[in-house]
Amino acid sequence: MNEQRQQATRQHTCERCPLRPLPIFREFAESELDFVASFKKGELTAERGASVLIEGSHNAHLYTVLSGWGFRYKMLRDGRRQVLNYVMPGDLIGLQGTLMGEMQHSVEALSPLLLCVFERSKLDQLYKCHPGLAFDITWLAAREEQMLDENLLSVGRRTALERAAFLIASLTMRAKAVGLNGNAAVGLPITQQLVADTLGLSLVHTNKTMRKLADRGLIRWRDRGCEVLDLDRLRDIAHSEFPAETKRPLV
Amino acid sequence: MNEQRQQATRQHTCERCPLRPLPIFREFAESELDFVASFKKGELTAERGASVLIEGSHNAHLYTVLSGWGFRYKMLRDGRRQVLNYVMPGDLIGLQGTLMGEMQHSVEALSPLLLCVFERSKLDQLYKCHPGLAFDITWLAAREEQMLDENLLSVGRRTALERAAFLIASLTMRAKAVGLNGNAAVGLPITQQLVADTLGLSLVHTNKTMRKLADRGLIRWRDRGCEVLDLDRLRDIAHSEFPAETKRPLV
DNA sequence: CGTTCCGTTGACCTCTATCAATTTGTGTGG
DNA sequence: CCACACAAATTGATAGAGGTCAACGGAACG
Repeated sequence: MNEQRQQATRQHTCERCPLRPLPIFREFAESELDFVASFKKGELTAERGASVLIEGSHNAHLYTVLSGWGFRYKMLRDGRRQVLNYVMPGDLIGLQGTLMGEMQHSVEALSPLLLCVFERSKLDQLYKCHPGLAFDITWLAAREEQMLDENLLSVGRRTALERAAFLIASLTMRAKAVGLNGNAAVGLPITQQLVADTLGLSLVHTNKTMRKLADRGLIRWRDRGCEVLDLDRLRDIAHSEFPAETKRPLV
Repeated sequence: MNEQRQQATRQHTCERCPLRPLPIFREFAESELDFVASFKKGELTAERGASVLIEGSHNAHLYTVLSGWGFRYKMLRDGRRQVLNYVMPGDLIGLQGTLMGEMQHSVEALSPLLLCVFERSKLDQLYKCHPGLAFDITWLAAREEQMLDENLLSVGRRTALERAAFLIASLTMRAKAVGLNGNAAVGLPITQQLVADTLGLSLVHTNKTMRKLADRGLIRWRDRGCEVLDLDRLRDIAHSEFPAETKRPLV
């Protein structure tokens, strides 16, 4: 909630981007790298619980997550909240606000979050001079849409247990793809309240559902987070496709 | 379901696009119009019930809806279906499949549907030579994402009655913006089964919910569709923002 | 060492799903 | 123009999933 808990710094140069070397991201041309370096305006840090973007505001910046976790959500006036998706390293956020003016959703940090900040005013130049990068941005938007489709299917048509398993499994796989938590058992920095608001369930029922998964030895709650013990069986319960993550762009 | 019921034709030139003159769409530069005319490969017709795009297939074309209604959906293996969004004139479809290969959702016609077909192979050229159009495509993708966010909020956190009112109201407003049904009472070419699969409810409960709206004189079912009688009160029940539709691109 | 956050549980109740007909509207062939 | 066939809307009865309320316990924090 506190925007104050954000800090601007400038530490990572694009040439030494800690993310780009990961095998999941596509190669960059020299000229693209140069441009992105100039496109990057600085960095922003947000601690756990801090708001990065706020529904209704007019923040025109564009960000790429360098490290950490966050989530995107919308709220109704009476306080009901729906988590739309989670953000993790390599994800682009703020595109809607950048293109269409007012933000229609908020983003909050789930862990200390490090963001690259891009200059909106240079976006036109990006589209003019670097069609490959422009294509990448569209690609990332389409990927976000795909994840939302899947979440909507989940909330609309899967049972509580399926939804829960699907959420945990897909977050885990996304996290692994960008090297979060290394090889250790993946721990998701989420609370059951957050899961409830993601799955469209009440907190109590979410707890009972997660308990079932825990009783079967698939997950465990500890250290303010969820530890995944048996990804394969979670995927079975979700009985979903989970296509392999393909090479993707990183702006 | 029948792909056979699709026909390729070529009747509308981009210069005389029936959609572009509408006030909701942004102006086009001469050069952009020329390019789009060459980008357009032909037209495709689909009758009510015909599949335009199929989940799991590799159709790499991109389409813009010229006239008619359709819907985008996903299915689980056991038959459960979730409608993700509706498509109407001016909407771009097939972007996910074009960019990422395999389609992750299907699109079916709700009424006779007329589509402009674009050539995937020229998309690179579009990004290279017409950054304004590239930007437009990204813009449309972001808009789709925004609508999905709203639908997810609805299915996850709104009550059945709110969801129903929200759906009918937002479809009506979108239809009006692109001049569907002219000034006449707007009629939505949807069935209650479709509404059920959109709202994440059962058919029976959807019927009872719609009945409440009908009893209050807000809608009426007739002619295989839903007639909207009192848009304002529907919006009240949905108690949602409904920002005015701004000028938007049309590719 | 109290406070706060978060996970956990049991009791109870409501909303929504399911089942099973029935009715109404539309399209078709006679 | 009528009868039949089928799609879609309705409705009542019953069951089950999930919501709400209220407490409690453990762990992190100041």
